[in-house]
Amino acid sequence: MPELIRRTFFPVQDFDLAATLTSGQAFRWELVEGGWESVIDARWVRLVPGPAGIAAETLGQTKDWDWLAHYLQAQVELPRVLAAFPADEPMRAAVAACRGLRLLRQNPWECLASFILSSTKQIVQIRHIISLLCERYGERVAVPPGRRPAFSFPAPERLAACSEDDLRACKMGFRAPYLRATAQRIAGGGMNLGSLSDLSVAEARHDLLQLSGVGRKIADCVLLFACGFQEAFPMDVWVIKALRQLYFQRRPIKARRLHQFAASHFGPCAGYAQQYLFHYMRMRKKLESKRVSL
DNA sequence: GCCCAGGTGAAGC
DNA sequence: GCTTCACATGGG
Repeated sequence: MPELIRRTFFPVQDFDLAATLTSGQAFRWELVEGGWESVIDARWVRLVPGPAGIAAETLGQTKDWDWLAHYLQAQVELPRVLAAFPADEPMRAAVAACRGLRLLRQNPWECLASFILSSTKQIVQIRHIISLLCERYGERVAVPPGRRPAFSFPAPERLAACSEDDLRACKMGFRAPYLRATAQRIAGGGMNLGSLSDLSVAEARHDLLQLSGVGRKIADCVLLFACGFQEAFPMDVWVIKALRQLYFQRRPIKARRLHQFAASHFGPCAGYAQQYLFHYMRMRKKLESKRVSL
């Protein structure tokens, strides 16, 4: 028997779904006929942006929508976040370019595994790898009639049971042993990802750094995108470029100094500021290449 | 062909 | 301590 479609509406202001879902924090959203579709935990979801908020659809028996409100962080008042940013010209420009960009609160395991697969990969490639991984090792989830099949993100236990070659077949290359080792550690109970948010940010980061394939940058992604630590500041090649160009007159600065600068300059919502800088730099690059080709 | 991509771990000074 | 390098794979 086909399951019923259930609908709700989130009356959120200042929420740019397209910017949020394509800004390199989540990798499984697809634009389908004007709506954004993905799988959150074991549920198929469709989100449609409108002038007054976000319309949402899912399938089956869901008693409430707390899980989706939590994922979207619908209660966050964006103006309060933006007001916490430093009042400098680079941040003003980034906010102007990315209005409505938000941070999600994702499942820690999916976030951790996804970012282990992200190193020296373009976002389009990360999406491809994760898509293969879910098709092959995720669980099938119910979708409305006529939709393409959808899959959950594979559990740590499932990936722990894969061989390195199984994982390499998903095009992840040298990242396969890292993902496998971390899946085995999590599946074996060696770390409880769900309780990281109960720790201090320093303790949680220390724990994440014990995992194979996880360094400072990927740890900070998990802290920010899945554990709710808004002071975490993932420093990748784009953000390093942004800080050098916008704050250090393009001079070469060591990573250590950039971390010190970020920690002291961007305030309690530093992670949010980081996401604005990241998305701003990528949008600028996209505009430039478009201009050149015209 | 060449350089680069939301880096990390290990080896070399 | 720090710097350098290998590591797969695909886009531009």
